Amino acid sequence: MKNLDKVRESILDSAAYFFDRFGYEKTSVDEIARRAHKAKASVYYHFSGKLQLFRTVLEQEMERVRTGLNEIKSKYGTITTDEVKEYFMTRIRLMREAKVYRRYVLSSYMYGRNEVSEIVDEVRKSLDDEEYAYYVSLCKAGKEEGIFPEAVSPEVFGNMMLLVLKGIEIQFFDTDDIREMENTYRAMLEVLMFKLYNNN
Amino acid sequence: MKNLDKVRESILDSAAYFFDRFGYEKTSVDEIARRAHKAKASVYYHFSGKLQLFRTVLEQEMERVRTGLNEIKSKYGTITTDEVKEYFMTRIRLMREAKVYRRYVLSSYMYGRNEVSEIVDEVRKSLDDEEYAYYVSLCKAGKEEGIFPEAVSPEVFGNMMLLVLKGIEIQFFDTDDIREMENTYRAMLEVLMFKLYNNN
DNA sequence: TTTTCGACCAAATCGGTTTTTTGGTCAAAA
DNA sequence: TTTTGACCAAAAAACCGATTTGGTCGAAAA
Repeated sequence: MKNLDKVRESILDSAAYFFDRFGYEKTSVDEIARRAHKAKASVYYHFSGKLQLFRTVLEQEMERVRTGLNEIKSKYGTITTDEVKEYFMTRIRLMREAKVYRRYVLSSYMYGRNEVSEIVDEVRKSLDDEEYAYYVSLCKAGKEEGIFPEAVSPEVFGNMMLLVLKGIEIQFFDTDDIREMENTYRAMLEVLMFKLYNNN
Repeated sequence: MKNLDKVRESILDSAAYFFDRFGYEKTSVDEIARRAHKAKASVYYHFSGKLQLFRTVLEQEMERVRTGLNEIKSKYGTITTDEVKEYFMTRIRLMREAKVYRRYVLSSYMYGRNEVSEIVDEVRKSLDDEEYAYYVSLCKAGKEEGIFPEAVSPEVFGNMMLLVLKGIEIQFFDTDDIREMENTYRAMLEVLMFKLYNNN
């Protein structure tokens, strides 16, 4: 790794450290710089500003989730019940680890849009798009196998899944009780995968 | 109606008016009293305090939702697809009209618990309990007819439904676009009522 | 050339103080 | 029985100087 990247990385680590603990507003660029053993102006040499720093930290978090989920998807060739189960359970865990994101999931609903919530939504969208595609193909595959009703449109189904999952996330965002969350997801899966569960 | 009740009602109307527009914190008992053409002390003669005023307004809102939903339930004898469809579509509309509640759905998640969010949760619980029972019996009925997988526990299903619906509510709480919300609910119903939809 | 940094600025935030408003009470009036 | 104005302690709002903040720049290292 080039030295430039090393510096960038250490600044980002420091930023993530503070954003995680104190949030965007209560973190100053100066303390981020100090923790990375740099002067504040150096941070501005590597990043265009505090907001870009924040965005990059979020992007890293979302990237980790996307990578983790794609690993599951590529592990199985076609969509199976086992895959979907593992997908959801992994999703819970990965989302939990995206701490800065979780701190700001609610921000777009709490205070009307601002620059921070704007960025949160934008970054989140990259994950949403990928998940949306996954649920659409899940629906299509389900219909081919007769597990899903023909009436439901894959696109509408995809949007519904995003909404439902995000809604659950919001309600669990400050709980550390992961068990209840898993139960909810399991119940959803059972209803979703009706036929497969019933044929056991 | 007794005159006493009339006064109470006009005070409650005034309180609802302000709570709806400015929320609990930004409404003063004095302005509530003025709008009801009473002195502040009169409000305290009829109600034990600002919080009880707030609670009563919320209770009225929830009562309207419960009544509306019970009308649907009693219109149909047994649980049918048509009933559930109408139940959900009515639910969207009724919830939308519970404005003060909607303003505070998020409060328990935003700021940690406080006296206001405590009351919101408490009052909401009366509706939750009734809905929970409905979804439990929906699940049982569904299992008897073979529409629902045997694997899913009615109690877990009931909790899941409450979570999912509340999650959706939260995300739509400041949108006036009712169409997208209806689409989401419709998609949910289609997946939920799989067999019935497929046998059409 | 590439990277770091001290000095600097306008704007926002902070801490402490005073002023106003607020939720709630009470004795007297209606 | 119901209403009210006067009253109080506490909370909130308004105020204001001092500090901190995000961001820039030109010079010094490397």
